[in-house]
Amino acid sequence: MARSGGGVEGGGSCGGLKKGPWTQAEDKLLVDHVRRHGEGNWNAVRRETGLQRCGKSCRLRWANHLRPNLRKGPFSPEEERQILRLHGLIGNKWARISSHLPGRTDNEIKNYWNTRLKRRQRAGLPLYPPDVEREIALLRAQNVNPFADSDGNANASGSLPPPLLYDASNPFALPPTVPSPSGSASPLINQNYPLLNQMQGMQQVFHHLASQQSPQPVFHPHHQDSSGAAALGHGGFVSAGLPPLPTRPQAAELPSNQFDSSSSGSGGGLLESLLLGDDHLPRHNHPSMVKVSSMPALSYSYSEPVSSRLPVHGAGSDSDDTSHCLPGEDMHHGATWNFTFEDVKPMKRRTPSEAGISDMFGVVAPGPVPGEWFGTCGGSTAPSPGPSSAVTDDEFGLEMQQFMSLLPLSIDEHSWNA
DNA sequence: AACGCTTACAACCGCAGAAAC
DNA sequence: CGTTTCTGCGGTTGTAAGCGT
Repeated sequence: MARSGGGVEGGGSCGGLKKGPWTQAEDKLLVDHVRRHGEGNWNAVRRETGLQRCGKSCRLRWANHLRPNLRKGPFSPEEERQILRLHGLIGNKWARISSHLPGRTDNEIKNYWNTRLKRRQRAGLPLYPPDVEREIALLRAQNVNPFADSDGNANASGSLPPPLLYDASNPFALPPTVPSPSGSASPLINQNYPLLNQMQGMQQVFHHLASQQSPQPVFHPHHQDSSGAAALGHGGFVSAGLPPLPTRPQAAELPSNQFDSSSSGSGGGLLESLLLGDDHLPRHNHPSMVKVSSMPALSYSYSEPVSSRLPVHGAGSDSDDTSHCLPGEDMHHGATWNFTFEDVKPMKRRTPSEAGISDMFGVVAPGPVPGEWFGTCGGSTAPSPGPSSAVTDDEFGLEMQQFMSLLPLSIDEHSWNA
């Protein structure tokens, strides 16, 4: 794990600073700094604490390991499903995906995906289980690329998406007119809340399915000619006449490991903007798990907020080398947590290491959940992600998930996990 | 027990965009 | 308005643990 022996070395943007695994003493310095000054200004950490780490490294360490609200342990089946679905929709947008999984980091999800991808590729298995493929296909089948011209070609000019307006007071608000996605006329879309449009379209698909009682088409994105729309169109119930999902100019590239390159055109358009949409918001408003998407009950010992301001702790209250830090206040939620440190070397693997870090915050780690692709526990054992501070896409996702659970299983799905 | 392979994970790197100056 | 700094993201790599032989 020690990429450079844990020693000081030059080169790179962190030249002259220490690299490699973090020690708990370093962690303590960093946590203390964040407690005092909040997140951000990472380059100041070294100046103010003497920690021989570059700001980048500090940010990463905090984000991935030290901050409260982190959720460690195996992914639950529901989390796996969410990862697959989101990846199918937006590709390797790990930060975006992680924002939909409270307490999970982009790095964690990325590692999960890469490992899983390797395994499945080696086994010659498809990347997505059929039901997720179907979800993706359905969503894509309802996709409309606002950048495409009448021929469905990506419109290079004026390729900037319209700004997504978000009314925080009414996140579910719809504009006055939301035409039927399956209408004969060119379907307009609710650009503010694209997922709602997807959901509406999916409901219509579902109603159609229920009335047809027809076998379910199976979406195989790895086949040359099976874009979601095409595959479903072959099934005869959706997206007839839909243009191929066009390529979003410049940003259209889907990760090479998402779909076969032959279906690369399916990456652009509305669905991507769906989950990329909040890029139009300032970065600071992103639902970073600490800053916005709070779940204080999940992660660390929580007390009622004392103040909404950044905590300023008493002088010298915790600046010594004792292994126990005074309680700190969550600068983002006003909650408090407890830090405990042990002056030991960093441990190698997750179990002891993460346990140690979790102990710093009094974390109650969720129980391990089995799961290669949702497992078989029916989802009921999935630990709750905890309350969300705001209505987010997570809730859309949940609704979508619940809706998709109504869809009948395809034939090969029954044996998917066999 | 030794070895090799796979998996899981931490951490680094380069790049790009935003913010500050 | 150009430059610098900061921040965040995605890709990649290195290493220890796990596991089978």
